[in-house]
Amino acid sequence: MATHPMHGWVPRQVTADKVTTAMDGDINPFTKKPLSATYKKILEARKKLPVYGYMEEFYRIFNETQITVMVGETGSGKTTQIPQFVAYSDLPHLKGKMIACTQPRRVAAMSVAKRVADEMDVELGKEVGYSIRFEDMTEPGTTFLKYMTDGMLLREAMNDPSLARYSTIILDEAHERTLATDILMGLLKDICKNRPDLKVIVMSATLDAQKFQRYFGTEKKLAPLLKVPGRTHPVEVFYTQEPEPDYVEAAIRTVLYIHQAEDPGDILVFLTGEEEIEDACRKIKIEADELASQDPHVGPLMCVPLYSSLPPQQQQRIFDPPPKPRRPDGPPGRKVVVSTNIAETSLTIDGIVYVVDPGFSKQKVYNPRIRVESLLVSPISKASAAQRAGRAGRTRPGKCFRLYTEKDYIKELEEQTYPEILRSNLANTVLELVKLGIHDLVRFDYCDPPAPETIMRALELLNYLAALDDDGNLTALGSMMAEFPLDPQMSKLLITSPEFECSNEILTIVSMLSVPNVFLRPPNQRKEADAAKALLSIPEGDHLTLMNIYNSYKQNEHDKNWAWNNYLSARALMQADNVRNQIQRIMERLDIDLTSRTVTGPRFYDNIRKTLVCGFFMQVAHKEGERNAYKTVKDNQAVSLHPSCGLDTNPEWVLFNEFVLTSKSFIRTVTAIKPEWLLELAGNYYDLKQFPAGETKSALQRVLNKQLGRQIQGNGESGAPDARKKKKQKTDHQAQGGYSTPPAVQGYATPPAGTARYSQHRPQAS
DNA sequence: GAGCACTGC
Repeated sequence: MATHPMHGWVPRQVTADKVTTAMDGDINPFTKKPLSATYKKILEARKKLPVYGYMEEFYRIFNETQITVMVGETGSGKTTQIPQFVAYSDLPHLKGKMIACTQPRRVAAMSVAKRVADEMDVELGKEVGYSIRFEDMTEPGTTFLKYMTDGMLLREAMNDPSLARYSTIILDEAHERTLATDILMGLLKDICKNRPDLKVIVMSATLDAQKFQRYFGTEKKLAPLLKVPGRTHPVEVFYTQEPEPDYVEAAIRTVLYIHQAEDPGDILVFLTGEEEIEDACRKIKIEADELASQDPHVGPLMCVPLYSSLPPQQQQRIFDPPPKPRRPDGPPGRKVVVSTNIAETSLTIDGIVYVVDPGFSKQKVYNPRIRVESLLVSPISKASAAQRAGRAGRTRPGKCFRLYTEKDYIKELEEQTYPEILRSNLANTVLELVKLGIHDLVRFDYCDPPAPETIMRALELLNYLAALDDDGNLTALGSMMAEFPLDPQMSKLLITSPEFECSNEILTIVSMLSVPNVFLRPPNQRKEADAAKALLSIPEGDHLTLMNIYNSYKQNEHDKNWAWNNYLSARALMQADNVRNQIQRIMERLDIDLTSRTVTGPRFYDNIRKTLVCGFFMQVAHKEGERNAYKTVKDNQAVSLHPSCGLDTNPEWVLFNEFVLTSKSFIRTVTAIKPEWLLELAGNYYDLKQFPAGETKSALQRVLNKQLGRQIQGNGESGAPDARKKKKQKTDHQAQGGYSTPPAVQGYATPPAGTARYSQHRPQAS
């Protein structure tokens, strides 16, 4: 019998020599099966990757240190090769541990896992697998190299806080600074202190590695860095002489210039959103056709839009070949892709030689003062500009036209895009962290600490939802809420819903709220689309309409065209079904009853609407003034019902799912509610003693007075008893958490102290 | 009376 290729190897003391020999052998050291011809062919290609030449340096650093930072430009091969290098060092197949490599996106986790399984000559899902939401392609006990989304690893950490099943964790694309990667960095830094056997590699594409080196290093010493060059073609960058007042117009002009004056090669234009892109495509097409008809030296041009809400079939058009010349000897055709940021990271288009970069993108911003996330067209960062330019050099040398001056580039653009953690509502993240056992959220070791006010807002919300007690400890309810991959308001609804006998319905609504907009509205069929929507609408509220749509969809599942005929997105409805199944499984695991009332009609809807109040009592608006003028409760923001809203009247009180800031402040997905429910089900938030003066308070006061008046009339007493007093008993959801640490918000303002600030959600006996 | 940049659990 031949000697095992890894005979005598000591984990983490292997050398590049030994590994290379093993790779060149005839036996797969991990499966002991003979290596195939395909393996050997792929191996030759692997050896040409830049990272392959750095194997020795990699092992020198990796064997000696716990946390390594690695920079590898596009095309270096780091994502596929480094995890394999680690496998030869960790020998995870012998120790029963795994190597994890995280990715910000699902498709990347899937496709890289497939590639690496081929490279290692194993079947995908066996030794090499992947794990993403809705799909676990791994085999316990067999899989030792697992590609996964960063969010998935964070979820795992909640049940296994030391991530004991892993010997090495690789955070890939760390420069993207997703929320999950940022939290994982903080956790891993901490876990490493107690787990000297765990190794961490932080991989990034930009040269901002120093930040990670400092973060993971000690006061005296930076974490070690391995730097590997990329393999791309040079891209020549041009700037405008003067700032461009209208970047869309300038982008169109630049495309037409390239088309007339530059060599063949496709063009990629970055714009900010759907409307802008469709508009630009139309204009480019008209002008290019005119040019071609006037000038015989100008070839045909096709213009393709690209953004995420485009149906997949139309997205595929970006891969179509450019148009053929009009005559056999005529000028060649050219393809123009006008895209959002999706083409910056998520999608790669081959054949792009020219990039037009106006320097803007839509970015999420969070304003903790008014608790609103919104999208804002903002200047991109230098890192983002470099990424865009790089898209021109994937197949051959290219050119990038930046529609701003070089001076503005140097002076005005930030180095890096703001990490997501600084631009998000953190309610969900804070609940996850508390569940992970992190109690001092302000002092958690973030790579970039969020504003204390953002954390405070999150704690406040979680406290009002009774997920955290007044000392910031996780309650039993909060612990359950953290099990759901949902916003805390939504998990609260699910857990509360059996008390109102409508958990099946709430489960549907929550699922529909968790997927992209289901309503289609083609520009030339708006009336038809609106009419179709009206037929499915329920006048009491958009939440109920969503439920009705899902139910109709399921009833008509046999009819493939049902969604299309009703101007609904079949893709979104399928996603909702998928999410619903996942959430239902979690509810079953947590023993949350799945119930429905047998009676239907308005009374039934009342229960659903009441349940909605239990989660969304902080997202309520009151009509003030005529027609469509509302003010949000407590914050007193002036808002209007979004035109997509299906309510047939303007009710005095509404609950909303979303605050959108576009041309105006709108509230979207709205359901009518009764003020009595607010007082009854969310008494602590609607404690009028704590309420800011204003019309909302007066209106609530009138309701309260009326209730009290009725009570006085009813029992003939003179003293006015507090109508809400009898509701002070805590429900079983509000059990105490098991922690006894100091308040999480030490040193920062906490929400106004009252008695226990729980929302009370016992339905009134009727 | 108008919009979903992009991800992720």
